[in-house]
Amino acid sequence: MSDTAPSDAVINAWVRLVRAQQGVLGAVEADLKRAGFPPLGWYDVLLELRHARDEGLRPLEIEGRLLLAQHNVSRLLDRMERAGYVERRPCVEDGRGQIVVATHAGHDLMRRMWPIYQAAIDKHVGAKLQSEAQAQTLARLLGRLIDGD
Amino acid sequence: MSDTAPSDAVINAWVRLVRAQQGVLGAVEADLKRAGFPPLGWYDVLLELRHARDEGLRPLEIEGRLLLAQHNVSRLLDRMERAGYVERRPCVEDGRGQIVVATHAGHDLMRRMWPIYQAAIDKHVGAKLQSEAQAQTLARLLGRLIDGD
DNA sequence: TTAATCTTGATGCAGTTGCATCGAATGCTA
DNA sequence: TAGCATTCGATGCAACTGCATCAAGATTAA
Repeated sequence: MSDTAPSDAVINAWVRLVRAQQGVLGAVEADLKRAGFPPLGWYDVLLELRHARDEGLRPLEIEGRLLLAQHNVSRLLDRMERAGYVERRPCVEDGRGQIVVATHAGHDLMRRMWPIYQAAIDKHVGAKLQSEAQAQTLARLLGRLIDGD
Repeated sequence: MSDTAPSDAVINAWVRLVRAQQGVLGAVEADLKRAGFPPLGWYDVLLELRHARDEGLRPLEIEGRLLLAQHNVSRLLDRMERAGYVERRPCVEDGRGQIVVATHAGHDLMRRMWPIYQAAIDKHVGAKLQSEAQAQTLARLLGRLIDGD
């Protein structure tokens, strides 16, 4: 909470962070859409659900892991359920809540998306870095920006 | 356009790029909103207009510099014009086009936003990096992701 | 137990974005 | 110069997001 003015390097990092993400994410999403797949957010949800295995996840947990607003999770699940990729089950421990699990079609979608997704990451991130070391350094520095607030 | 699978480091850089930007941008936007200011996009437009000085900019140029879709620029300018921050003038060289210039209120808004914006960048980016060198390295690596394709 | 409070998830409404299309003006080709 | 294709910016419509609010269930305290 300092009143310190950020240095030029910091401002530059900020500007490029926004631009780089905007460009790369846009390009990856475009590749997925071009291949006829739903947005990346759907993949993210399915991936979290796969990590949870059979137990499924509460919407609240999805919210926390993907940093989404509550009402957005609710509606994202609506769409995914309508498309047949997830299923909402009543939660026995908490009558207010529910358990979300991926359907077979959901797992299948994830499996079919991955090759395209993977290729897009390689094309729009991997190919633009010059070495493994650069990727590691970038990941490490970005990691510093993520936690703590 | 290789079929190479991205390395773990590349995938990690990708994931963190998305998360870091999401978190940092959200935090900066929240700081601005809390202070009663419009979204960052408005500042971006005004900043581009200031660089253009008196000549103003064509919507097409704004589109290119900010990587926005044409229809989004059109509507963003609608809102900013309605709020009195920009003005659209007919373009003498091209009857289809127009020239966008910032009004006095627009310049003033930018001036008033900068202290808050600056503090937010420092708080959410600068304070999380450990040195000037880290900021420079991060900016350089992010720069690699921006151009060329 | 009962009442007050908090948590979980859904929903109405307004604002914003994406997509397709349109009208107007320009530039190109003949 | 006439006709056709292209470019510039606007707009109708559907989808998505943010915000406020709500209902139902859980938790706490008297």
